[in-house]
Amino acid sequence: MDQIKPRKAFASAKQVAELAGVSRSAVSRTFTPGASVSDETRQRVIQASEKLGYHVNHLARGLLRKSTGIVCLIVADSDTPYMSRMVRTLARHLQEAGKVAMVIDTTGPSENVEHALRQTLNYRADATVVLSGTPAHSIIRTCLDNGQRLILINRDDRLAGPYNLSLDNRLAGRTAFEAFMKAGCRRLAVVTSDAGTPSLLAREEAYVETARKAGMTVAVARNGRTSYEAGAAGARALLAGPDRPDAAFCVTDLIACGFMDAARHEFGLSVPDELSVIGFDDIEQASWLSYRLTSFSPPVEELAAAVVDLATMGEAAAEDAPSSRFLEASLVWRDTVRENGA
Amino acid sequence: MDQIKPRKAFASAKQVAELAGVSRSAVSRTFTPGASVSDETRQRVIQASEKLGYHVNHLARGLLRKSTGIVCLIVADSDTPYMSRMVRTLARHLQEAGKVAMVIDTTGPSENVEHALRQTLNYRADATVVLSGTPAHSIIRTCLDNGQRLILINRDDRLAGPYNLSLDNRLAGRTAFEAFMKAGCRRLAVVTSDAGTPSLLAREEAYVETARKAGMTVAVARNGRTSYEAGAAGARALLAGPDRPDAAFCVTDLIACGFMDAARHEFGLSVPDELSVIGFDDIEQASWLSYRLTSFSPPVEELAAAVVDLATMGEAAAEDAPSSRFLEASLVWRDTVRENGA
DNA sequence: ATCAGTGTTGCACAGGTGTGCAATCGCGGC
DNA sequence: GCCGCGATTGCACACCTGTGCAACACTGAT
Repeated sequence: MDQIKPRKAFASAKQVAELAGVSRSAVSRTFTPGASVSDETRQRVIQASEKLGYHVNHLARGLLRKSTGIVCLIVADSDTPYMSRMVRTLARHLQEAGKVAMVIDTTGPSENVEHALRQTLNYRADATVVLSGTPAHSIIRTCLDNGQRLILINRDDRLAGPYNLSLDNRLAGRTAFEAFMKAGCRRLAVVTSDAGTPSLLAREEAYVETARKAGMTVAVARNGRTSYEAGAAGARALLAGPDRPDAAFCVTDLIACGFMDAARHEFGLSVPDELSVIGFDDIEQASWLSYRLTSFSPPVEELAAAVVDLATMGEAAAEDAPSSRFLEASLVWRDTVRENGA
Repeated sequence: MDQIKPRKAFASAKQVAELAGVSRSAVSRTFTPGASVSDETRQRVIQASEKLGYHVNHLARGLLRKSTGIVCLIVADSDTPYMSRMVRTLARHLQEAGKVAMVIDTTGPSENVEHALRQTLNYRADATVVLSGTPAHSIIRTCLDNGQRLILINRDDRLAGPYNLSLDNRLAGRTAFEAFMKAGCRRLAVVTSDAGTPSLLAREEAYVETARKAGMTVAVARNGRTSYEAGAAGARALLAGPDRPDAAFCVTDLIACGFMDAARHEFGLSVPDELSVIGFDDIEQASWLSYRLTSFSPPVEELAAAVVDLATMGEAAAEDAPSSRFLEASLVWRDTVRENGA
């Protein structure tokens, strides 16, 4: 039961070399693709390293090479289905490309964030991906000053150094407006949070501006952090009054779920007959039978692929890469916008 | 616009030492708590390193020390709200303890898993946390053979080497049965997946066995992988027949959501009046207005704290630590079990 | 037999850090 | 003035790997 655990230390290339009766260089070359080793020594090295359980030490390798294979993911609002899908998808794509993801959660006191960010620098990550909507600019400066390759996702602040990968949030705002128009809705609302995330603001503003140009006004509900509760609170604010809206653009699916639930269970409204709803993110819950939410679906796979491209790019190619790129979120039609009942 | 990016390389301790006019050792000692440095040199070192943007290279440090500060998280079913909460909570706790989380997603072809696991070894992680329910035993063997400290979460295979942290799944199964009994339900069912995860099996078996001892039979629905769809499929299998159950224990909240949605929207049943439901995991959706699901809530924070303890423990303490520990999931009462209508 | 050419191999250095050991410095006590 | 003592500092080694360079072996052609 209490068997002896020798806590076998990791084997080094030197030990493998001795067991195989070759030089340490031969071991190194065996595990370096394209290096010059004879078949015979390669076999002996492989045999020896399996016997000893040898695994190349990436820490030491990272010292020599310019690349450590580590990519850092800085994430906030990680309690969101959208964010966890992003993290998961990125991690998978990265490891398929031979990299490995190090995740740093910045949800919480910002003192920790500062500390956590030093980790990025400490481990000499090949690149840092910022998924967080609103980390302090100082963080980004620090990374940039240290020559870190930085990839910003869905942030609308345009800086010179980093690469920016964004969704076309303004297009989504306009499209949502047009969809409601076609459905014959006339009393518009938008439900959002007071987080002030640039991408959420862009969706909201484009929607409101387009409506204003068409001579319409939009009721705005802005409550708490970006969450299910924000949507429920928005419903309570918007639906209690006399002339309640008949269409609501929720800047996030999570908000949309909270909004719909409160509308149905607390106000007894029927979606989409009395109230049309459009969300954004196309989270898994959007397709659940209770919601069947019409929503904008961000091209997560494409996004992840683009990140991997940027993260694995050589120094030379990095110079030429465009520093900012927009991807389009397509509207997925389900059952929360009423049929053309003009 | 196209400003020059010098791609400033990282500063080394040597450069800091030169700028500060001290030896490299002094720099090293400045960043090593408890080392002997005079206040004056410490100040000069700190000033110089801020000027150069110096950050200790943890890769090099990891070569010398026994600890690299990296903890590896091996996760499957990461598209589950429960799993992403686990990962997020663990990452946060770890970084509060000065560690950093490296996540490896094993959802996908197992060839990748093997490759990804080598990463764990390659980076000399201080510990590896296995959150995945069903990875091959070979993986665990490999880790163990290389002296990796292994922490298994909610796996019911008891091995000698690793530490096991489990929920009391059998207790939950029994408790669910008793709750249904008290509510006056008599036609029991259990809804699960065919994933064969040990922890899910334990919940199911304890529930079924307890019922059998009480002289009752249980209808079982077992469909697909552990997901929302599994629950919906379970509902279609169980509720179409003549004497449908009036109580269903869903081994996962996700399954419960799918089950409830199909029951309501496809069979027009009312929960909890005609059908009582209990889930497990207490995911965020369980508290949404559309579900208000009675569910077992695992002590996620406590679990994470225990993991951090095990991961940061010194070599000596590790010898004495108990190799296996059970935590209890408490039942959170909401609105999916009918009131005592005996 | 000589030579050019090709494929392998080993040496030695570099990369950035922590730390034991010895040396140095300053200071108080005799 | 000398000695003991504690605090500080620098040297040099260790950790583990990748790779340029030179040496070597071997083949085939002249």
